[in-house]
This record gives sequence, structure tokens and C-alpha cells, in this order.
Amino acid sequence: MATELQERVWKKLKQIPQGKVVSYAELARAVGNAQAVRAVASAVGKNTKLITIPCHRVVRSDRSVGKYAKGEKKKIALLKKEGVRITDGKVDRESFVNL
DNA sequence: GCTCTGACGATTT
DNA sequence: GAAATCGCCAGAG
Repeated sequence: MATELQERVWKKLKQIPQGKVVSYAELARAVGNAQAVRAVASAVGKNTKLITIPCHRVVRSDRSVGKYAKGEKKKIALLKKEGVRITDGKVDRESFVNL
């Protein structure tokens, strides 16, 4: 089972459309814990259901892709494959979605 | 119940 | 502009 944070975070992750990404800060705000960005990030990291939950669509607020269980490079490749425009490791602003 | 840690953020050096 | 520092909340030991 999962903690309350994880359930909330994962639920938001599922709302992210393909080809779009969201920053941890935005995600934290979406779950109602704008200041708990660390806790939210941890919750995302606890995610093991990489198939059920598109945790790779979460990036950092400075537009860097951030980390990934399979590796950052894999994350970038996956995002680009979904239609997210990434330039030099930075996600394009147009690829960000507002929750 | 206290302490440490973390897929981060903003600020300062 | 990049690297280091402090601060934030939640979960685990």
C-alpha cells in the first residue's frame, strides 16, 4: 500500500497528458502541499509502478529533467518519444502543462 | 518522540 | 552561469 502523499501525487500524475510535463513545484501545489515539494518528490521516487504511473513526466522547476529510476537519459528519451520537446537536457516551456 | 534522509526549490557565493 | 547552502514537508528508522 502507499501513503497518503503517494496516492495524491500519483493521482495527479495520471492526469498529465502524453507529451506534456509538470514541475515538482507545480505538482506539489496541485496536491495541496506547495511547500512540501521535497515530500512530493520523495513520494514520486517511491513509485515502483512505472507502467501504471507515468512518473517520468515530472521534471524540475528549472526545466531540467531531474532524476529517474531508469536513469535521466532514459527519461529524456522517453519524454521525447512521447512528443515532449527537450533541448540540451532542458524541457521546452510549451511542454509544460498546468494542473 | 527524536533524528536522518530525500526523483526539490530558491537564494547566495 | 555553475556550484554550494539553507529551507521546506513527509516518511522511515
